Amino acid sequence: MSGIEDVARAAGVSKATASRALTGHGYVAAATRERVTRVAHEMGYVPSSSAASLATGRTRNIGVVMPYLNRWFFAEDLEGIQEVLLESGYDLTLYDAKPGTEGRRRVFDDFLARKRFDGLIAVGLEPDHHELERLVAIGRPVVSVVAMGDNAGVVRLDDESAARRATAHLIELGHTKITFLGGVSVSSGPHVDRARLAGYQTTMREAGLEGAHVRAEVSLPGGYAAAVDLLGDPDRRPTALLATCDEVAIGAIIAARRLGIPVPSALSVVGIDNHEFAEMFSLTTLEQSPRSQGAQGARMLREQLENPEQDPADVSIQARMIVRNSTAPPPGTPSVTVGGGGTS
Amino acid sequence: MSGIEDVARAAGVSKATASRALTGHGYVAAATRERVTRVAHEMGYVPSSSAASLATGRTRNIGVVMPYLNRWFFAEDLEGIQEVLLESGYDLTLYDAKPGTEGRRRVFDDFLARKRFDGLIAVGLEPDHHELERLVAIGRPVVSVVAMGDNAGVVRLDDESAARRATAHLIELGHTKITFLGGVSVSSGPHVDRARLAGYQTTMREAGLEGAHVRAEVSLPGGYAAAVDLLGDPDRRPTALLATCDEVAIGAIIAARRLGIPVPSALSVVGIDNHEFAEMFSLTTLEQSPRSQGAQGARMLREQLENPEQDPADVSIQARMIVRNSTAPPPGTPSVTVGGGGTS
DNA sequence: AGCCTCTCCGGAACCGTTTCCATGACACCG
DNA sequence: CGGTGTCATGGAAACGGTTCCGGAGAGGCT
Repeated sequence: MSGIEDVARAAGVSKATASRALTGHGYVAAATRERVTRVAHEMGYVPSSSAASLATGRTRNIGVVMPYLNRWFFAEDLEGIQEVLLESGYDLTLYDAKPGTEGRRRVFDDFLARKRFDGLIAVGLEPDHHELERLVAIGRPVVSVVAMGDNAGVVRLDDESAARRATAHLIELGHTKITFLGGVSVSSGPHVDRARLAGYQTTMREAGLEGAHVRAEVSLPGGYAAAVDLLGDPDRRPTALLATCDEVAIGAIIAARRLGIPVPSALSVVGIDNHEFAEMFSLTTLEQSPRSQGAQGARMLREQLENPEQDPADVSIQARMIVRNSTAPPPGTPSVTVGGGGTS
Repeated sequence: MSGIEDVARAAGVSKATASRALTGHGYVAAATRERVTRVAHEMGYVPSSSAASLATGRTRNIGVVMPYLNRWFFAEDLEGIQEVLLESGYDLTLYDAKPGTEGRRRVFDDFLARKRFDGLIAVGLEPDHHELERLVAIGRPVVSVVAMGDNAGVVRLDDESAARRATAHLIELGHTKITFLGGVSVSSGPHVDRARLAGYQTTMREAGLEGAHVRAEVSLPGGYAAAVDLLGDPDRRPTALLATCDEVAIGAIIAARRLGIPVPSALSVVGIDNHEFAEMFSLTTLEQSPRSQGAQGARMLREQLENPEQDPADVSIQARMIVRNSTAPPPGTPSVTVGGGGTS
């Protein structure tokens, strides 16, 4: 209710000084600053953010666009972002942009155009040409986490390298029949899955092995369904699975148990993510921390808002491999047991 | 860049008529309205929302406060909310308020006080006295989804009744050793778990049975850990488990499989939620749809914003029971097999 | 002493809308 | 034909801050 004018009057100063005292910009005598802030606090004064935005052109709000909210990766990412924004005093407004929906179109064409934010964080967005155009038309800094492959600042996992290392791990154990589970193809579908599939394929090729690829919806039930299908057929059944992410990998482990196939003695499984369930299933995996990626992205954006001249470098993250007990040499391998638990 | 004044000039009208034409309030000749909107569109005019908010006092933005983002229930809820807000043209700003954190304090004391929204949706918030005070001090409509037990509009599952029905289902099958998994106690911890535990306990008491309660962290790994503990001890092992939610129930099923205890022949498990994994584990459960609860809450708030006088009634939802294949008569029961699959 | 610089402060313009109020045109009715 | 009501429009005052600019006082320096 009470505006800055009331505060000014109560403190016996002008609106101008009151504003300076409260924002901390410009010269104000220490004594009057103290008095003004005290009075403001006593009156329970809260500045109107719309008025401040109108005057300054800044909103102290940042937008986050993501295609999913209910997947582990995105939820974690969002929490990471939220955390650093909270401590910086920024509000967070969320835009849901599920691929192929009318809602997504509206987000790009209507909502984002309103520019109710100082900057934008795009998580795993994969915008098409039109969408990218809208994004730059906004004229606000954009930081992208995970994928976008273009001009904006990016922080993401090196997906291809992660997949290569996971594949190499299985090959070193002696596996030759290794199937990749998830994604669509190297040329379509989300970039993440494409990169991982590509990493797998080149590593297999380099080792002189033939790769096999089974599509799966990228979710735990999706991995389960695909694995039931694959493992149920003795002809196609491999000795090892590389999954595009831990959710799919865990679905596969559950399917294997269901079918009475012991993991890891008869089937090795490795994932990518280090999902919160990974430990519970003793899943060997390559760790990435979406939470800290999100936080990193938010910090980059904050940085960019504070000194707008410099353009920041991309950050590429190398995954750490965590060997648990879902991988072992293929059945029929002599002696040499390979470690359970532990980290490398 | 271009303000409404530019549009007005280009269309040959005054700022006032331009505003009326664009907002649709007040009298404007059809011809000029058409001309103004066309010109505005050609110029790519986008109104400044801070200016509009300042003038009208409305933000076309609603706030959502929740304690977790990365749990199935909350993520689904958020998507439901997002969906209806999107179609109503409202922005959504998200406030993360994890219990017991400094961040939560700041959300209540600083962020919410800025009133950058027309209304608030609180999901599973369980505010303490101070927090509740802040909430009403905002002076904006608040709709609460799940739990708050007070003056604000509420839509939620009847948790106690759901737990009673789940317990009754197990008793009807012939179980007598039934353990409740999850939550803290009837008098502390989240209200949801307390209500469910209470429903379980009274139903057991009415049937003349002795209840048992094992604490578990409310998550899939939490359920797993607690169940490994409980089921590993033959003396304490019950013939049936009622879990406070599906995540815990599924954790328990996984634990049982791990320990070689067949479900449902040696152990029945029932949950509450109908989580996205429930079908995959053939889990008997009581369905609730957080997504539609969220949507419902958002619609209630929208309603309340449009005609502020009426205070809306609470909505209490009865859970639908879905019988799958995780429940059966206890071991040693004669004949009479009870159905797998199907819905009632 | 005179001048310059540094602080401190108030008046007023400005940010970009919406909306109140006054004015006019026009039609309709008695 | 004058009055009354409805429709259309423009001028100007909000909304609540921030910031430019100019004035005044206090030292510091030459």
